[in-house]
Amino acid sequence: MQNRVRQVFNLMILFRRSFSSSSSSALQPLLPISQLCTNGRLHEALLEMVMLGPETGFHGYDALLNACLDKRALRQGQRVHAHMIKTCYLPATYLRTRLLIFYGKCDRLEDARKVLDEMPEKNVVSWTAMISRYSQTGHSSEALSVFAEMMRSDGKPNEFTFATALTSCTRASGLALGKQIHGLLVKWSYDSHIFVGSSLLDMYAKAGQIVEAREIFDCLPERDVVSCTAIIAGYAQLGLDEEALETFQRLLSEGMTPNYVTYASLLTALSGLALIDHGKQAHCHVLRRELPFYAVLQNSLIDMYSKCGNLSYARRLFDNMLERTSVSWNAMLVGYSKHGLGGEVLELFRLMRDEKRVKPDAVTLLAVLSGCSHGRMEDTGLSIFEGMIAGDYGIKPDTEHYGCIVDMLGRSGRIDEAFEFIKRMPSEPTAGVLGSLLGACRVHLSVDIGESVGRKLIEIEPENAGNYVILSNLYASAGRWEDVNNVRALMMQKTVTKEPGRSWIQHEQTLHYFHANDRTHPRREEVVAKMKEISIKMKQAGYVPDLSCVLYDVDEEQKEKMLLGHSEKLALTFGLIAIGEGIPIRVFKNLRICVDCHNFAKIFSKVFEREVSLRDKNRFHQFDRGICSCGDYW
DNA sequence: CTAGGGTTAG
Repeated sequence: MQNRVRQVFNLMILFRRSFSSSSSSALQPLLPISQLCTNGRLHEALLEMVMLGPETGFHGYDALLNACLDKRALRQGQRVHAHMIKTCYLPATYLRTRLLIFYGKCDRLEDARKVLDEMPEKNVVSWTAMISRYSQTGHSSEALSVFAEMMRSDGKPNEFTFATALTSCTRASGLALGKQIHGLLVKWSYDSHIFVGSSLLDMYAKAGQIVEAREIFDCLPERDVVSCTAIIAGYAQLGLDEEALETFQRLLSEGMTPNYVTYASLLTALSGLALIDHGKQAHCHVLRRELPFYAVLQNSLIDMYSKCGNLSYARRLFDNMLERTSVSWNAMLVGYSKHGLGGEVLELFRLMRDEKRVKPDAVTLLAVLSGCSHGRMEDTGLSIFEGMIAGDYGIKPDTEHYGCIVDMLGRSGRIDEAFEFIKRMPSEPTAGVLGSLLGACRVHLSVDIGESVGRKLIEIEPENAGNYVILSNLYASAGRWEDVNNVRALMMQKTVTKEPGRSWIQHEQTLHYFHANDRTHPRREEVVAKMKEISIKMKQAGYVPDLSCVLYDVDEEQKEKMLLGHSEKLALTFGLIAIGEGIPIRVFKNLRICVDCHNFAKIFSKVFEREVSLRDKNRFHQFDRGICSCGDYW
């Protein structure tokens, strides 16, 4: 209705103008364009422009472009642009830059680019605006090519340019170029600028060079929430959870106020460490400070609760969300998958597809397939995979989906099929895929296929110690000690390190870490004594040490001793000492649990009538009365 | 006029 009135009003003005313009007196607008624009009367302002013709001038065009930009009014802006051309108004760099920014913000990147290309003189702002628009719309390589063009044509970047160019490097995985830019930064002393420094350290962190990132962080003359969050996120994404937590605490002690991005990254670290109490505390802070409850933050809360074993909290958060993104669904699906609840995974996946608000993405399908895998639903998994190939989900399987199927078939003991499946892959199998098959061969004692897979794997990934360990493990299980020694010798030659296995358990607000044959824990003697006592009771209840889990060629007594030294057994024993009766013992491990420890935990739960929850690298195991929720299937 | 950090994956 209001528009109607305005249109009529415009017509009235038009009439008055056409009559008055026939007189000789100069055209006098009722209000100048700039004032009409600031009052939100864009249509009238455009009308003035038409009437004034070439007299619109710098201030008129400036105001008009500003107003069009505010309203993202593409049509109107295009009319202003056309008018400039028609009246042969050759705007200065400033106005052309405004035009460029206008097109950029309206997502008309080709038009923005054209404006830039046609500029007789470009300045830092025009270059930077173009680069940042490309960068923000996900066209990082275009952003970088404009940056390169700028450098070639002697344009001198400023802190704005560097900040945005570096983010483009991060997103386009252009670390090499980023390092060159780093050189320029140092030369022109921009490297201590906080915005530039943040994107610089973020770039190194995302490329996995966390030491470099930390150095830049430490050298910043000032720190703020964003630069701290960048380094926290960097640690969290690399799984360096303690460092992330430490930096967060430092942020607090330096009097900074975390925002929702900071909390999202912190929660990633907390879910890695399974620190549910800290996670709840963070959740409380978020609620008490009434921080905006963005999806990003809720997604990380869902992830934290589910990875800490509290699926019902995760689901409640999920259900209460107003706007769920694909990440929300994925986080929830992964939660069910890690708990082996294949049925829940499929049910939620069905809901997701019915709701049609967000589309499944590659991660969704990965979560669903791994859900089938952990839930012992191989045939369902296979048929979903076939559906992907047929185009049922809008997602074509990539290497990771193939890998997931190989993992699934391998886990269920269908080693030959898994081996055949690898041959069906459109691209060469990655080390990850071969690695999961090798692991399956170890579990199901398929020495022949395992040997060929293992040899191949060592060829393409000689630096990964895990490959040698599993292969020699496989040889060990077949009693082929000579091969074991050869592989171990090979491993030594390549001087590779393997991620040491460790387990931890929370007690009175602190984490107690154990590694194999631990001698560092303050209560180690108590633990060792208790372990002796436990192992006797366990054996009476039917625990037989699975000596094939020992890699080394030593005598049986020695092997048994080594088995009892496994970190998860130590953590479990400590739990029995420290955790009050009737409370479930919750242990976490950074690697996969071994067969012997799994069996140990089952019998442990029966003998001591204690529920045990163990989260390993892959999934949760809930032990109760001698049975594990994974059904001995992991 | 132009700028930095974000959740899910095996």
